[in-house]
Order: sequence, then structure tokens, then C-alpha cells
Amino acid sequence: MYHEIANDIINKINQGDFDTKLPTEQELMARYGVSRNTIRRAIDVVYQRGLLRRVQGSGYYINRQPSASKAIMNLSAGTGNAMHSAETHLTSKVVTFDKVNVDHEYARLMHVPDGTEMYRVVRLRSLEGELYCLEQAYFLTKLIPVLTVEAVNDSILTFLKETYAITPTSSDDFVSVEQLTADQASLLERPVGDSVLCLSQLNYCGNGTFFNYSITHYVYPGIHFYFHAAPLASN
Amino acid sequence: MYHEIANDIINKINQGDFDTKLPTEQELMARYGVSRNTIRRAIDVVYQRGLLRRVQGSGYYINRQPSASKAIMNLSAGTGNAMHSAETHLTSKVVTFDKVNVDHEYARLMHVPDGTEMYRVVRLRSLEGELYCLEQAYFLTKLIPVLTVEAVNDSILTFLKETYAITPTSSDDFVSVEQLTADQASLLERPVGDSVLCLSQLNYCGNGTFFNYSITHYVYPGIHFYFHAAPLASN
DNA sequence: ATTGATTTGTTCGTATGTATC
DNA sequence: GGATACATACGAACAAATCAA
Repeated sequence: MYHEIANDIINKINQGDFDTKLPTEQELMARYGVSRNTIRRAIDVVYQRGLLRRVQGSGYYINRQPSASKAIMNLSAGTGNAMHSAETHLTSKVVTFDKVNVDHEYARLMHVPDGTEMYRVVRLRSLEGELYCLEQAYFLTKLIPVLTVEAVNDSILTFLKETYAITPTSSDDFVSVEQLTADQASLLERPVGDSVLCLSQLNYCGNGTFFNYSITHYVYPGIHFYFHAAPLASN
Repeated sequence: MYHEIANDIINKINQGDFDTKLPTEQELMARYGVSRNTIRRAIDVVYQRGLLRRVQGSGYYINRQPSASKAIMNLSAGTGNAMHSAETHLTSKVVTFDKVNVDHEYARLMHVPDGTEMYRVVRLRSLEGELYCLEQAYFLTKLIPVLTVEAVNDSILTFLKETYAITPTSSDDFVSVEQLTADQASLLERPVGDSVLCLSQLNYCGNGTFFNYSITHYVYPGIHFYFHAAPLASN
């Protein structure tokens, strides 16, 4: 219930249906026909997405979002949704698609046993003809017995959702500056050793089990990662 | 109330008081003498910090945290708390401490009028003798009429908390790779044009008003930013 | 400047649904 | 199937911050 309401509010905000403030809780309760607790829970979701700031005694104010540049990748909503924002316009060229048994180093990164079998998908992604990133992703074959070529060429996440009902619900994210290896550099048409933004993600699905690791190098000019930190507070 | 409980649980987790699971909600209710709603609210806070994964019908499992390397900066808890983790061991050398009227470019970044008066604090920070980062911070003099030399040499955030009851509650964060200017390079003892990790933060306090902007260049070897994304879910 | 109404923040109690064991 | 444990929802009350008369 509160999920639907949260999504509805998010969509309305993105459509600009509200001016600067959200309606009051009372009005939202009436509009959706639910209790105050449910409305507040829905608003928690929206707030945690960074779309609102809340002021006691006054109301919920809509945050001006950071300039929606193609060069800004929003990581606030978690992996699943970050994909939808800018990544919908990305085109992919599959470089590698096979099964591998991960070596010791990768196994340690993912906290899986040495030699665990995984799908490996390497994709070169572009935005309107300009190289965007080189993505190297691994999926547990134990959880995802079959991964099709169509899915890899299209959207892997929607395939996983539709076929296996697997959706990333949480992730561990590491950001660093890395220097391109010869292989990476040639694919990305960059000098060897060039310093680029690098994002490593460990993705977990509903019940908290690990299912995917990916490491992505971003070369799009002026690329930034953005996220809004709005802890539920505790100090 | 739920803030204190959340903090207590966080501390207990960090001390290793629990093995792999948290006690059940029932037991926590009894232990803290509060209702289930309050316990769940507290657990929401802990969860959102990335310390737990929740499995319906089973329990709350404690996440193994990423290796607590000095080279990993945890951004999950929001600005205020990220400071406490690794930054307590940082030593600061103040490079610049003055008042300025921000120019057009900076004013636009911060969404304040041109020429707004702000404190400027530039600090070179080290970890155990090794250069860590170069931090350039701006504070609205309108909100913080007086900022002392002692505070700048020590912890600015605790000063703001104790003196003005100002604590960052949310922030907009931008991560990018930047090349060092001549000034930055000489301070950081690096070659000019060296590519380093850069973090820009807009910090907001309780009622959602902006009070601080900072841009920090990190040069610590192997530095990584870490954050755990655990949305309240909405899909 | 004080008061009173509005609006969000916190906490309690209770009931029912759903996943796990 | 039954017991346990977390997820969701409703209703109610009071506190605290804001705002307008």
C-alpha cells in the first residue's frame, strides 16, 4: 500500500504536479483514503530518496534536484532505480558473455567460495554515440540458471525481475579512481593508465543474499556521481 | 527515545555484542521497555545505516562491514557521522581561515545570492603523518556569526553542535575525478594535473536550511568511498 | 508579544498478513 | 500444520515547531 502511494507521490513530484510543498498529511490521508501512519511511511520513502525536506510545524518542501545533466549519475535510489534514470538511454555493446569460475581474488571480494561458477558479462555502454562506461558484471549461476543473449543485450535487471523475481534491494558500493589497463584502454579508446572514476557494487536481493557483483569504469566527460544522504537521524 | 535505542544498538553491534543476529523484536521490546513500533523505528535507523539485513520470518542479521581500512571512507551514515569513524584520527593543518564574499560561480553552486558572506576554511589533513586530503569549506556567517580559531584547528562540527546546536542532517554529495591545480598540487606534494578523487558536499541542518559547502580532494593511497544503499523499497 | 490553530514528530495499543523454521 | 518472527495497517493521544491573527 505505502509503496504504491510513495511511487505515486514520486511520479507526481517528477511531473511537477506540486509547486514547492506537498499537501499536508491530512489532505494526503483523505486523498488516498489511508491512515496517517501509512501516509507517513510513504513519505519516509520519498524523503529517503532525497526528494523532500521535512519541517516540523510547517510542511514537506520539495527539493530542487541537481541539474539533470547526463554527466550526473544518481545513486540515491539504490541500484535498481539508478538504472532507470539515465541508463534507459544507454546503448550496450556486449564484449564478453560467458561462464567462469571466479579466481581467489574475486571470490574474496564477493565472499563466495573459490571457483564459484558465475556468468560474466562485459559491456561497453554509450550515451548518444559517446562512450559512457565499461561494465564488467558477474551473476551467480546458482541463483540465475539461465541468462539469455537477449537479456544481456537489453536490460539484465528487468530480465531478472520478470524471470526470477530477483530485484536488487540493497548494495555495497565502492568508489575510487583507477588507471586503465591496456585492455580497458583499447576498448574505451583512451590512453593506457588514464585515471577514471570506478564504481564497484555488490548487489543483494530481497532476503539479503548476494547475487551480483559489478565493476564499472566511467569515461563520460565530466561524469559525476550524485547521492543524497538523508539518514533517519540518530544523534 | 528511538534515537537512543538506535545508537545503543549501533554501539553494541560495533562492539560485537551480538553474534550474527539481533535479538527478536519481542526481546528488544522487553529489554528497552518500549512498544513494538518504537523498536521497529529504531531498527529502521540501524538498517538504513547498512548494519543489518532483515529477513521476514527469520530475523535481523548483522552485515559484515567492509574491511575497516583507513583507505575506505564510509559515507553511509551521512556527513555528521562519517566524521566520527575515520576522521577522528585525522590531524589538520589550517592553510587559510578568513571571511570572503562568494563569487558568482560559487554562489550558484550553493544556491545563495552573489556576494554572500561566508567563512572560508582550507585545511590540509593527514592520517598518521601521511597526507590524506585537502578540504576547502565554506560556512554561512549569517547562521554562524563567530567561528573560532580553536574550532577550526579542532573539530568544526562539534563546535557548531555545542555552540549553535547546528548538526548536519542531510547532504547533497557529488563525487568526481579532478585534476590538481598548481596551488593544490604544491600543498598536497603532488604533480600538477594529478587525477584525484574529489567530493563536493552541500550540508543542510535540521530545518532543511543550507549552512555549509565543502570541496575535498583526497590523495591518500588507495582511497575508496564506501556507502551502503538500502532504500526503504518502493518497487 | 501572546495566543491559538495548523502541521509534523513521537509513542502507544491492536489487529492481521506473510515468510521462515 | 503449528509456532515464531517480521511486515503492514488502523486508531488515538500528546509533544513540539511553525505560522498567522
